[in-house]
Amino acid sequence: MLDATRSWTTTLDHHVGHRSDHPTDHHVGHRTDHRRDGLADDPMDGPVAQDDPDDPVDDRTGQRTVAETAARRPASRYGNRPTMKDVAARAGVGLKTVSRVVNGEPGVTPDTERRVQEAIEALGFRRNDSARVLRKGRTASIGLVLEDLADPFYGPLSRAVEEVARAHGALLINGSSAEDPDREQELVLALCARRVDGLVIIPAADDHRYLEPEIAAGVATVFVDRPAGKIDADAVLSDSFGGARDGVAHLIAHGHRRIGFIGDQPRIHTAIERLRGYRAAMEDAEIPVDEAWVSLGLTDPERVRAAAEEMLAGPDPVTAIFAGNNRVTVTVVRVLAALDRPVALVGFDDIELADLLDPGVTVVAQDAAQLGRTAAERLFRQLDGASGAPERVELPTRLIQRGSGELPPAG
Amino acid sequence: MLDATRSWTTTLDHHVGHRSDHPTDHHVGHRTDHRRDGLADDPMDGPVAQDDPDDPVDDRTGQRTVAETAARRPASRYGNRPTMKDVAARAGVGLKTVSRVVNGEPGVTPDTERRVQEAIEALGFRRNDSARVLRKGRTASIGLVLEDLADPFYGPLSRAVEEVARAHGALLINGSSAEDPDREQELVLALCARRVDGLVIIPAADDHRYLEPEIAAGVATVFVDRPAGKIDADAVLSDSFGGARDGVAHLIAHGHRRIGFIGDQPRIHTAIERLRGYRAAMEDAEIPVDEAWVSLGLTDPERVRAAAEEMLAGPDPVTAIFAGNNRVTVTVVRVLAALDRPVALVGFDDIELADLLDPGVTVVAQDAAQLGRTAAERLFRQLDGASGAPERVELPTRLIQRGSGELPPAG
DNA sequence: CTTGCATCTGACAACGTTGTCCAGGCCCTA
DNA sequence: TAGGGCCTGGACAACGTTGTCAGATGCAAG
Repeated sequence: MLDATRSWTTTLDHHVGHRSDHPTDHHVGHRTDHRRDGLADDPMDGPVAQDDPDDPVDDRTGQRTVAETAARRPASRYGNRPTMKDVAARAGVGLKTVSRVVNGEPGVTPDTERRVQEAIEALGFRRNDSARVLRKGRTASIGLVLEDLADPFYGPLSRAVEEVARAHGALLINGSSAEDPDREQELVLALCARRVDGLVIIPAADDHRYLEPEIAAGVATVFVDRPAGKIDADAVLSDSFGGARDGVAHLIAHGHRRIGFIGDQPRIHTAIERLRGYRAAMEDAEIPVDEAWVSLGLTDPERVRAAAEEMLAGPDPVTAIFAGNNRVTVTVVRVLAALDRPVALVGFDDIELADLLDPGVTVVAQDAAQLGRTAAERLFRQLDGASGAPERVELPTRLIQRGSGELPPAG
Repeated sequence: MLDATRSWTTTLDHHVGHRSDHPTDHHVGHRTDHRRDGLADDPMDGPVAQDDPDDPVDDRTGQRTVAETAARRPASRYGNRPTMKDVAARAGVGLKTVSRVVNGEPGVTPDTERRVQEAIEALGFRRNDSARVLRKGRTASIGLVLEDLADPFYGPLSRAVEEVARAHGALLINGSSAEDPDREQELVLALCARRVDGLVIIPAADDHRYLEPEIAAGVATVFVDRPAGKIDADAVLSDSFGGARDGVAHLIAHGHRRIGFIGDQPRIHTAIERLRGYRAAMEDAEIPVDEAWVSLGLTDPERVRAAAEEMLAGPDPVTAIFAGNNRVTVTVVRVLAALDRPVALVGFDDIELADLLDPGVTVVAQDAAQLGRTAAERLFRQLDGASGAPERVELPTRLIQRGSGELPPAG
């Protein structure tokens, strides 16, 4: 009757322990008010910094109120899920045996395994991965920081990263920087505190030295779409320079000489590169660039509209426009649609329904999904121990002719 | 020197002299065979564990000498980040004092605080939130399970959820179910294992009883876009029925009687609701529905194109089409563009550039961002302790006339 | 020069999991 | 029948953090 002895001791142990206040096993989901002490808004003072000045508990006095005493056994208040210990007690086996069953490790009799499984089922046990992480050191999750998930360019990119992560058994945590360097840093560091195994970053900032300690500590890091600033790190980029040069050359080939360029803020690497491509194409064709044709800045519709209208007005208007990204392209399409004369347009980034417009929008397409996939794969290669100097990978772009880029100059 | 006071009963019970042996143990991560049950992935061991073979420090003795502490200092050792213990040692203070400084708790002399801050800086310490979570019980992260992040409808929704989460100091983990019920469940349970505080789910499955133990254990849950199946849970929906009815009524008002409906798979709640709206509008106008006009199924371009072409062919073709969601709309637009006669179209969901097509696409718009925001707010209200019976919130839709819905019947 | 009282500080035990290692039981061989 | 090797099961100590509580320290009042 060793079995009896065993379950006896464990049961005893169990009752002496902290959970003695549960006479019945099945506490059904009646949801009590789980208002814990200060936290209401912010349990882990994560991204939002704060000092709770209204902390209701003041234990300097040393006196113990009823409320305090109740709060003292947090384990029985909120979300106290059954643990392996509970499962073990119910199944009448040891803790480690439960662990073995849960993880499918060998060395458990079918009979024992069945008993454990039953207990798991009955209690609704689910392994706490936080604890597992703490023990194992890897979280099996990666972070993705991008500009704005709502942007049609980043959706597919994020999805591609997710698929690769999934193939490696990892989850994806993502955050939007809203193109704000401070917010980017805040997000990245919050992710590091969660101990993500790796980071895929579409940077908004241009100084990433804040990442150095993290990288030194082993956080794999890959930058996408734009390179890192002031540190050396892997980067997966589209060939912005080449793509823009080709796009502009395409316009030139169709007879244009006065070509406008509307791009993103000069702080952003791709904006610079694309402008550089524009200038290169113009120079190749020996066309001097009138600086009135060039406009960098925010990509909100108002600014872009103003910029476009300005270069389309006057005695010597541009006859073609190169749009620096998808948001710019959309706005320029609208402006041109309201115009009484045809103006050629080539946009960077493909946009949905571009083929159904009249004329169809000619674009320099980059493959967002491929960008994400490549970056994620590099990340996991880093995690698999591949070391070596950081590299910069550049993916080619593709010119898709749909009509708007093939219009001849007006007149 | 070694803490004999510990639960000596248990120590006595078992190995008596067990603590003094194995002065060193360089254990390499020897991996035994994994006979795991299905589960496809191996959550934690996915990214390979790198075992630093050159680990110079072994402090199994439990006592920390000055020399050891010094030897530990090179924080550059891979995957072995400094802990509060290290910081404490370097600053010459106690562990708890470091914790206090890190968390901005009161009761630390400015001088002490400075010393600790310096040590933190020097070592590149960053608090390990995994451990914190384990201790505190809340992860300050929420999960979002949706169909496909690359879908332009879900991007803004996800972003909206993220913003609300951020306002509450939480991070967002999201996963794509790819419209696969099994994958949805797998994802949801993985998120529960990470102990997310709450879940926002756009369900693919129609049976969510698997969530019952989780909800009972206190995981806040809100369904969006589609209600939960077979359990009672909060849901935030668009008024699919009303929206579709209005859209179809709009077509009827413009003289159409033979109106086609192309929707998503009948498994999906919104597809059913929208079809119901279609039928209601037809019935209100006393128009009998020819079942050849109705097509439910996958929303990939091929299927939709075939369905559209079929109802547009024959002697008595439809003169108008109601498209059940954004993907369907896009495909139908393409089909109609290739047609030689005008056919009216109203689509559910707004699509970008819809206004620039010719004719503009009339749509029944739902506000994806508002949907996400509302859901996330409900979630955090749950987390803040608001209890009460689950509710279903329905957001109104908005008919946007752009031309395609106002075309009269051909002939 | 005590006493009292605040203030600061640090030892210690959780939190839930997994790696290590030993103790039995079993089967097999000699 | 004894002795050796598997196989199964369980006790224990981490992992890095925070809550508790008691010990130090300083300073004012008696």
